[in-house]
Amino acid sequence: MAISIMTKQDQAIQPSIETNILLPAEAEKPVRRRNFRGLSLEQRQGERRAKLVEAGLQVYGTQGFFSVTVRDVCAEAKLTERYFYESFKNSEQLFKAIYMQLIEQQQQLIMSAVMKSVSLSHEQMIRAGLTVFLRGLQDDPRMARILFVDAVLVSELHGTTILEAVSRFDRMIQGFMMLMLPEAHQRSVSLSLVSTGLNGYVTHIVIRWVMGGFKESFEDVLNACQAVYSAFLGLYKPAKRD
Amino acid sequence: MAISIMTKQDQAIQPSIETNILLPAEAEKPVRRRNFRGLSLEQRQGERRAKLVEAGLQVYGTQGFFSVTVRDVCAEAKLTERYFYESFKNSEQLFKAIYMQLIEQQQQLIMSAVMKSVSLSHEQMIRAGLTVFLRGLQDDPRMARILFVDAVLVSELHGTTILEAVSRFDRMIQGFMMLMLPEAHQRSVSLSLVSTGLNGYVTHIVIRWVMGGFKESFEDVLNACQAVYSAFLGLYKPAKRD
DNA sequence: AGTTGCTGACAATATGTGTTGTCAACAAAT
DNA sequence: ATTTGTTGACAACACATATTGTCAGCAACT
Repeated sequence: MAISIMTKQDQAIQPSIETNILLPAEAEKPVRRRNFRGLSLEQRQGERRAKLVEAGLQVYGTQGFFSVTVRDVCAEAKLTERYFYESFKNSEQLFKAIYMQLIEQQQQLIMSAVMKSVSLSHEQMIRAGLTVFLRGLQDDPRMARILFVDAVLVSELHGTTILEAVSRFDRMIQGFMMLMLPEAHQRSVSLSLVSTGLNGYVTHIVIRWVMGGFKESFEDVLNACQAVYSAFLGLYKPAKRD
Repeated sequence: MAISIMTKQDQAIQPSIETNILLPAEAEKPVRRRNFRGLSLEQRQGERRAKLVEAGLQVYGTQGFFSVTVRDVCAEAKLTERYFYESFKNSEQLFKAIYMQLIEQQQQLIMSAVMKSVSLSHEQMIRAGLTVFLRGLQDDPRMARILFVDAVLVSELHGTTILEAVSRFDRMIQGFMMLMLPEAHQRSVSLSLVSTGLNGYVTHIVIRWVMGGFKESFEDVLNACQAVYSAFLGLYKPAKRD
């Protein structure tokens, strides 16, 4: 089958410089390594790997993970299948690498945007975070496809590795919420679940926005996302009343 | 490939009684139709179709759409592949049929639960709707898997047919919101987008709840879902202040 | 009782894809 | 100039699955 359930032995070939492939078998043949185009083996492999990641971002992000084959990725990267398996065990592993890279990067951007405006009002902090988030997805819609549409299912096929990253986003939101609503502890709702919900709120809007071809304006989307946070702030801030 | 993108000619064989299959070719052979077990051809086909739908609900709902083959469905239904293609053009069509049936049914349940408590407070209306919704998913977790995890991607393979049903849910929520917040019109936020977000809010929590094996209690989940609606009600109702 | 549609089990074919292997041309080192 | 690691194009193999076809036994109608 095109997509098989991965069970174990799913260890990725790390991006770091650990090329156990093509290495001399202990003390058999010394296999003299040779530079090419002034680049070492590691550098060349890293270059190829980067091309595969970029190609994967393109094809996964436009066609979706489940209609993309290894050959498709290689064609896009202008590399042959051999080099695919040099860097990745299978299609899922490449996807995972791309996913991790994207989510890391997004989370960094959001975090720093929020922290940069930490001196302003809560609403402005949120707006700052949402703005960079939405702007990023608008600039590269392929990300949305990968991060929010395909990721769920691929992680299902994968085990729970990616879901972990999803919940990292939840936890980031939870951090913001606790920052803004310190009195929420006394509330009877689980802040963890609410954060998951907030994540879903924004995510759903984003999916509709991106997949629908950006029919709604940036401001409308931003305001709609902002609204839910404002709603929570509005409800919980004057909570001393009760 | 196991999963191919469907382009056109994707007309489902309708559940209604239109068996253009095995019908006499105009005025060629009269092909005398014959009852079996006291059932007409249509009844028997309908019975088989129902078995396939139930089997699909089982295997899709537990293993997920992308790791299920036609043979799997047939094995579960105790029917041979021939009968699969008698009722469905392909795997996606069966999935679509199941999806449509489930979402229709869920929407009905929620609608009637909400309407039944229309005399009570807004919060109680919402709670009533959320309760039947969550209860239903708790009783049959297979639904959650199909409705909220696989549906997005399968609809992608499909065209926009299923996305349409998703937005029907959005519109239902929008209807409730307009019922509860008639003054929201004057607001600057798009109620349509907010409804999409609310849908995503609950959906995300549900996914985490179901896929995580119901670690959180029913009350916690219900309260977390309720919270976002309460937040909106709390923010917008006393809006006359400004 | 005989004819013939119906059923279920299974074979057979076609196709796409993952994955590994081959090899000629080329480039770097000696 | 010769040797040998490197590259890219493509063949080759294995395998799962979709999809269609065959056929013997059974059941309903005459």
